[in-house]
This record gives sequence, C-alpha cells and structure tokens, in this order.
Amino acid sequence: MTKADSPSHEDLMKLDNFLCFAIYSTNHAFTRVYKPLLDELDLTYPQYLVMVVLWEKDDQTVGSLGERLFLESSTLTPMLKRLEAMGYISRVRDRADERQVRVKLTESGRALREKAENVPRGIANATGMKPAELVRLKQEIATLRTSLLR
Amino acid sequence: MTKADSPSHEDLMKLDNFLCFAIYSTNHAFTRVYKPLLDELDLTYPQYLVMVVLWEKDDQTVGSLGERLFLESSTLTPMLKRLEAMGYISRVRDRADERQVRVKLTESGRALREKAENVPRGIANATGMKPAELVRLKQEIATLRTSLLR
DNA sequence: ATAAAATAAATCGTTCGCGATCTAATCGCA
DNA sequence: TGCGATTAGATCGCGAACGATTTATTTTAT
Repeated sequence: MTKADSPSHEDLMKLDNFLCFAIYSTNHAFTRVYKPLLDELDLTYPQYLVMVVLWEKDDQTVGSLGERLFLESSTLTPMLKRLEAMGYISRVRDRADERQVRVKLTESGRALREKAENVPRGIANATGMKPAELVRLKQEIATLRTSLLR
Repeated sequence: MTKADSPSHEDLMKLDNFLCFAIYSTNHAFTRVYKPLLDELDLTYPQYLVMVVLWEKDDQTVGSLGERLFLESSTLTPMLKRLEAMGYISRVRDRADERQVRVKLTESGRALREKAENVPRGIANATGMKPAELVRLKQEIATLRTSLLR
C-alpha cells in the first residue's frame, strides 16, 4: 500500500492491522497482570472495577453501576451477589422505589480499599509508560469508545 | 494534582483515570459494533477473529492459533468445535504428530471470506478515525500489550 | 381511579476465557 | 531400547458478558 492509496481489502483483513484486536488482546493482558495483585484481595478483575466505583461513591443502584461500567443488569446481578456473599457489599431494595436495589459497601468492603491502595501503582508500573503518556492514551481510547457507542 | 507532583492515591483510584478500564469498556463497545455485522455471517466476534487468522494462513495447529490470538487451548477447543459444527473448518489430528490437531478451512469457510470483505470498513468507519490515526493508535496499544506481557 | 406503558432488576440460555488437571503422544538420554 | 520428561489438546468448573424474557413496581394517561 502506498501512501496515497486507501488501505486495500487485503491490508484490512490482516489481524495485526486490527485496532479491535489490539484492544481485545491488551484487555486480556491487563486481566493477567491484575490476577496476582487481586488474588490477595480475593477479587476478580471485574469485581475490582465494581469496588472501585463504590469506593468512589457509595450507595448506588444496580442501574447506575451499570451505566458507569457499561454493563447490563444480567451481568451485574450475579457479580453483586458474589460480592455480597463475600461480605464486601449489601444489596437492599430501595424503600421509596421498590424496583431499585441499593448497593452499599459493608465495613469490610470499605476496609478493603486500604489493601487495594497499591494496586494502581503496580499496574501503572507494568505498563512501562510515564503518567502523562498513560493519561493521553487513556483519553484517546475513551474518545474512541464514545465514537463506537454513538 | 499539580504538574510537578506524581499522581496521588486518590487520583489513581478513580475509575475514569484507569487505562485498563478504557481498554476494557472499549473492548465491549467493539463487540457491540461487530454484533450486527457478524450476525449476517453467523459468527461471534471471537469466532470471527479465528476465521481472520485462518484466512491469513490456512492449516494451523490449535497451538499456533492460540499464540496468534493469545488464547489457551481451553478457550480454543470449544470454539473450534463450534466452527466445525457450523461447517467452516475441519479439525484433524496430524498424522506425523498425533498430539497436534490441524485446523483447516472448508470450502464454505473459504467462501465466507468474501461475505466478510466489507466488515473491516464498517468497523473502521464506526471508529470515526482516519486510517493513519487508527494505525498509530493500534500500534501504541500493541506496544502496551507487549509491555504488560513481559 | 384504573388500565396501559415504562422502568428496574432478576432469570435463563449461550458463548468466552482461564487455571488446573488429565490423557495421549513424542522426545531425550542414559 | 526403554522410561521419565515434555508437549499438545481436551476436559472441567467457575466467573464474566449479553440478549431475550420475566416479574414486580411505578408512572402516565385517560
């Protein structure tokens, strides 16, 4: 492919040229890097993301967690039940609107935050990127996500 | 956070500052964008990636597919069985080394390639990015993946 | 005031993805 | 040559993830 041409079907059909595959495989890579760090907290990677959202703002509905994480209730409900079984959160129907379930941190869930404090640095480290670069790349990808969901 | 400081724990603990979450959620966004395009081919997104690898190079072992896609045999074996059941590939033990399974496209699997020809452009379009940008971003993320797996 | 529409979460069935383990085949080397 | 180590896939159990559907509640419109 020369500079002036638009990419050919041939080029577009190569896995290594897929932006989506770069994302897909890097996502798996992150999961692997997180594994040993999160094992100590007894959390899976998606469970950890839920906890991060709750540490940021406690007492949220399933719906608001889903909006924040881009997940459906069919994904969250079972996950939240697991976190509840582990004692990190409580799930209670909202008295004012019984359709909603309010998800709150337990004492144990709040306490976990301290244990998780050093996780982000461990991850940032594994990327081998400088903080500023990292922020820029993150922002570019978030923008891409917005385009895709539009 | 001022320019001179390194990021605080507080900052690092916010979901929106997580590079990994940008990747995680953008991966899901890609899956959603692919869905309607791949429905016409009766393929899931991961199945499509397997087909792309085979269209690039036919007759590979489970191991080489896994190396290419960063997937384990425990993931691939069931997927390949589904693709076989759909008639797109065949799985045959290698006569020279019976430990290996050779995965080959069927006539139908090769034919599918034409139907899939316009998928990449549809996706590229949905990103709203120019080809050159897209290549650069893809490369940055692939480099990140390499760092993470190191 | 009540029936219809909308909303929130849960449930079900299917596919992915992994780690741990198992089985079968091949290799290495004494 | 033969037996222990290695390798390649397959299997199993578990946790995501989604779409489609269901159930329960609330809102709206008549």
